[in-house]
Amino acid sequence: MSQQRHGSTSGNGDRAGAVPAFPDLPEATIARLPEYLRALHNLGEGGADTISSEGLAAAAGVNSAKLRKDLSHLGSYGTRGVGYDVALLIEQIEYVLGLDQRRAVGLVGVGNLGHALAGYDGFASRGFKIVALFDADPAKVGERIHGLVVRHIDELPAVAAEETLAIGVIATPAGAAQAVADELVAAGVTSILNFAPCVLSVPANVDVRKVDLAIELQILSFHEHRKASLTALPGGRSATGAGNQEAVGS
Amino acid sequence: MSQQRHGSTSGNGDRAGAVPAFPDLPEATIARLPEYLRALHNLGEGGADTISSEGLAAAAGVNSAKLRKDLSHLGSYGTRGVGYDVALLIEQIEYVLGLDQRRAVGLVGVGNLGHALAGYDGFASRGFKIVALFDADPAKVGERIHGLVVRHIDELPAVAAEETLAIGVIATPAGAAQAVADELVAAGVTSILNFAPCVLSVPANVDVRKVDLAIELQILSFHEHRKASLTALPGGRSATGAGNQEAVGS
DNA sequence: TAGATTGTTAATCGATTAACAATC
DNA sequence: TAGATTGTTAATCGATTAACAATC
Repeated sequence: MSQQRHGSTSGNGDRAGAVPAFPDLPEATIARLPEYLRALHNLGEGGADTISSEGLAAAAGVNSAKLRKDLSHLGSYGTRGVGYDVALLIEQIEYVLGLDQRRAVGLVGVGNLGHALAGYDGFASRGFKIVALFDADPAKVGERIHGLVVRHIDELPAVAAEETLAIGVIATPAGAAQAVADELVAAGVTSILNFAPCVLSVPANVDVRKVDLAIELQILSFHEHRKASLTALPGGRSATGAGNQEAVGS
Repeated sequence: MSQQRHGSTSGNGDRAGAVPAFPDLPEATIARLPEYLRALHNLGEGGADTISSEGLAAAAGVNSAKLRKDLSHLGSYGTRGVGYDVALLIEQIEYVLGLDQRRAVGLVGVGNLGHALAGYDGFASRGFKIVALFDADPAKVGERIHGLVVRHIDELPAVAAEETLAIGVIATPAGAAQAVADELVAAGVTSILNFAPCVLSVPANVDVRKVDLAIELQILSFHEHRKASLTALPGGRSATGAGNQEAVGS
């Protein structure tokens, strides 16, 4: 185990003058950084040069203590009595998230959902570029979607060889997802975003995130059910329960 | 504060014989129940009558201790030495999630993503029915999508009056999302699934869940960046880091 | 200097996990 | 009964939060 961090209390900056050692961030913090980044971009476009933790926290929908704690993990980029420099903080967060380099995305499955994802503006505008579309259905291969020609899934190794895919997105039916994941892994992809409603099994060095739209609805359904059962109770409380806004992926 | 729960150690079943008091589940548990449910349906279709915590946990991608802990919050539906009755457990989880009643969903914004969501099979197959589509664009109003006619957003109150909407889905651009949320709330909707990349402000009794596709990619990007920086380090560790599969919304 | 706001501390809270007594 | 597996306990871990000293 090289690179053991010794008891330096300052977050990073060990190797004086060099690029700081890559910070080891809590998972919950990582999941919130993109939200801060979005808020900062909005504030920047609104003309703000500087923002307090209170102001940024409000824009990102968290409390200011949490925001300061999160940012403290990145190092110290604020000025006491003043706040954070918007441009500098954007730069820092983008660096940590690895957004200073454009990341190539391969999307597998151009059915209903995959088709929409292929054309989703939010990807391109935030540093990602879908560079290849794949499908197993011969009827779909060759089709042109949002400027890209759909290729057969068997061509994945060839495509991956010429263009390094940073992220693979799986938008196939559940039954096909594991096989696709295996092929992505074989092609060297180490990050997967899975929209298929199933658990994927992958090697330990591969990161998988899952988005399951029906699960989100079911979680909301639980809260609906709970709220209904509370108001139906004899002497039931009025709806004062914590209606919280939960970001997915925290 | 009526309905204060006194120190009864058994999870529920206070009011003997009656419907059990609605269980107060940890948020992390709630987010996993739909995953267990999906795994149970798969197992049931595979012919299993009974499943051990070890088996169900594997199918759901969690460890068995967590699974048993989660299920213990629902009450005691397993049999020691045997396992869980698949059908009974499905019934219990569906009851808790409120899936024994079909929930009507209203979808606002039938652009690229909204269009795909309107046709998403996974909703109907898991107890949800999209009953109305809305858009602000007059060019889209009247269009027929997957069997539903798109109505103008101004008709939302009228539609909500005749058909109780349990959940509102926002698939508009970020700039329109807050106004749509306000209208949903005014129409009596208390659960919102937000696909727009922005923070919504809603009353305390309204639950909001957010799905931000770009944020998921950015989280993966962080891990890509981290993995790259580790292997680039002098004497860098090989990729043994925890490549974990994180469910969104936990 | 006085006022403002960060970065850090320490307390608290909730979630995870391993171990095992209860019990089928 | 012996073997299997649940439900619960208690220890541990990570995340949240309020408060405040540091400092611009």
